[in-house]
Amino acid sequence: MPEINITLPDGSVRQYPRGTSAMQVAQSISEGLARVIIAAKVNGQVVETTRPITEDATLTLLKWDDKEGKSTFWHSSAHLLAEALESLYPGVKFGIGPAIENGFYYDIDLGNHKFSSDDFAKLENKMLELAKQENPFIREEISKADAISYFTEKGDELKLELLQDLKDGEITFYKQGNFTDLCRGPHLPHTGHIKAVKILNIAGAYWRGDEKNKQLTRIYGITFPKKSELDAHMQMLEEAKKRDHRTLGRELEIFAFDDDVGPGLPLWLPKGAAIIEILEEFAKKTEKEAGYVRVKSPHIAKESMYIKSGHLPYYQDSMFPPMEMDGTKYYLKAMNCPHHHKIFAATPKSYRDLPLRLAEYGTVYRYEQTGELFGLMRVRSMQMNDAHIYCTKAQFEEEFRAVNDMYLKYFRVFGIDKYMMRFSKHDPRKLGQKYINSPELWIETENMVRNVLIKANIPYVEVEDEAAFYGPKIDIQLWSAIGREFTIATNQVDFAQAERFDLSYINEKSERERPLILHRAPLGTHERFIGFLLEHYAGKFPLWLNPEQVIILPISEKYQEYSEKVLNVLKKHDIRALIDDRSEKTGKKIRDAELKRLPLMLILGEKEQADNTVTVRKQGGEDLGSMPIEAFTAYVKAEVEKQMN
RNA sequence: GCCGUUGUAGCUCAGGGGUAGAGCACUUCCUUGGUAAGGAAGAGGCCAAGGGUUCAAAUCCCUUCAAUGGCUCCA
Repeated sequence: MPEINITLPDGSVRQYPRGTSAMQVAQSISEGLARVIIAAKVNGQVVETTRPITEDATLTLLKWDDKEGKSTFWHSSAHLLAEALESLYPGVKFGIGPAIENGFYYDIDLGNHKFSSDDFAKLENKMLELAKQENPFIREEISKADAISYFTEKGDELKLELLQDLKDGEITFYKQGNFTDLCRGPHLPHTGHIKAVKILNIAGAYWRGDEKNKQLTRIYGITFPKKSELDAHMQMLEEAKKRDHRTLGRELEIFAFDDDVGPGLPLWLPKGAAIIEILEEFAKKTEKEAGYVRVKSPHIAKESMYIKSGHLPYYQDSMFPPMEMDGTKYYLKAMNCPHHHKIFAATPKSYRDLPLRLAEYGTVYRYEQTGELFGLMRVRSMQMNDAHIYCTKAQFEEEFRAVNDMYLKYFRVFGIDKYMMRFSKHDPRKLGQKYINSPELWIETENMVRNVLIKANIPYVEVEDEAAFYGPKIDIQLWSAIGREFTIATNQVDFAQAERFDLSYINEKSERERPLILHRAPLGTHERFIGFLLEHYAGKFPLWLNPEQVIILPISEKYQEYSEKVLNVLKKHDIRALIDDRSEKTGKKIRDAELKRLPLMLILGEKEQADNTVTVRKQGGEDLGSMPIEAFTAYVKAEVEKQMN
């Protein structure tokens, strides 16, 4: 029998008969290995362990710990879920059932059956029962005609619809126990690997993601090869909930919502407002250094401006309905751009005025759909770190890069190391509908943006059909510590509105010329950014940003007077401090200060009073010992300075 | 907007057809205590709102509002 060479990840090469499977290779190494492998990567392609290998190949045996291993495990679990559902609810129809980042789901049409969270346990038990049977996943290549007749007989029109898009010759079925599914695989060797099952939740989901289609029932679940791993995962979810910005925002008294104020309209409590002011001060300083000038604009504008800007036909549904006065409609502003364009137009401009960078922490209102509201992440009123840069084509690249540099500075200050720039482009098929109909300008500006990104060596991904209607944009994706993804900031090119507002400047040859416009908001909105920071820092705002930097903890009421003296010194140095003067023990006061995530605690008693010193405890327990008050204020200032640069 | 779930004290939650409960927080008193919870007492709720069923509704049903998990959307 002809032999093939199998190269393993450590570089070793072994000979096997042609048609050997990954499982057989694993068995030849050790039985223990064979028991835990989930799938195999053959020449870069993930396949099931039973697939015969017919040519020389590099082979990686995938276990639970491998990303692809988990994905295979969960995809197979989706099939197990389907098998359990079919056994409990005969006649149920199946859409798609993929693995996701944490678990899997299956979209199903239950027909007349009812399924609710009360049935989760029943479903979990059924899945475990089927898993125990250790049914192998069997792959079968099938002709399109046979596949169609199988699902026609079964009456599953969802699968039939999926089949329409598949080519004859590349269709496979996977079968385990009594369940057969259309699937390209790969799958586990058998269902017995699945030892722990949790149905997480149930949701409606439009068939193929289109809201015009029928809504199916989506069942989310997660499975593990060990019960202990499931327990650990559930515990992790609990921990994540404690880091949720909504939980922290309430605990730390940062923001609140109120039914009478309205959904999506956050109230900033004193500490939240303090954070906002610190952020603004920081942003304003940074922008001033970068040559921005500040402007102010009203919160409403006449309908005519939004018709001129072109926003109305595209975004009317996302704006609050107009108010009418003296026969004229006024809208709450949903974006600052048109106002800034009007500010540009208010005085004549020469090329000597460019680049002109107009900045404003503008408040805007957007009528987000009720179901889209989410804590501080999706709200209806927001304050945006907005600015518009008007420049010549020749200046564009430099300006765009300067904006990117500002982003990178912010990331450093806030300790953000996981980010991705998403370069959003137009979709040529939607010109004139979703996008301004200027095909050449789209290509030209998209190339300019790409060039900057490449030259600056910034990691990015390109996505189609995500641009703003007036030009391409870059969105900055961040991930909070609990893994939630945020689109925080945006950086957009605008080649359309200068035309619409008839904005121009006089160039060196005394000719009128249109400026290019850059929209940018590195810190996004206060709402979303502070929501992100809450999760990012787990509520532990760093010293420079914390609304309460220092708490003074007198050991007893006897040291109240000395505490006030220290407080006054701190205040003179613009250090944000307060005294915990309750008649509680020091241990209690420290505990409460820790729960409030205060960065520095000053413990003051007899010794400190006598020596005119303070004893410093850092958040988390680190003891900095005693020092004179002046040494402490110098320490705070140095820390703040260090953190902000 | 759509599908599912949930609304009980400031927070976290228990209870459940016969006019409300715990812990924490809060107030007062005692205590004056040196690095993550000292003690006692007190105050707090039309059980989201509206309607219905019932002798009786916080509890069952309907509607609305809000939150929440998703879907769709996100200038």
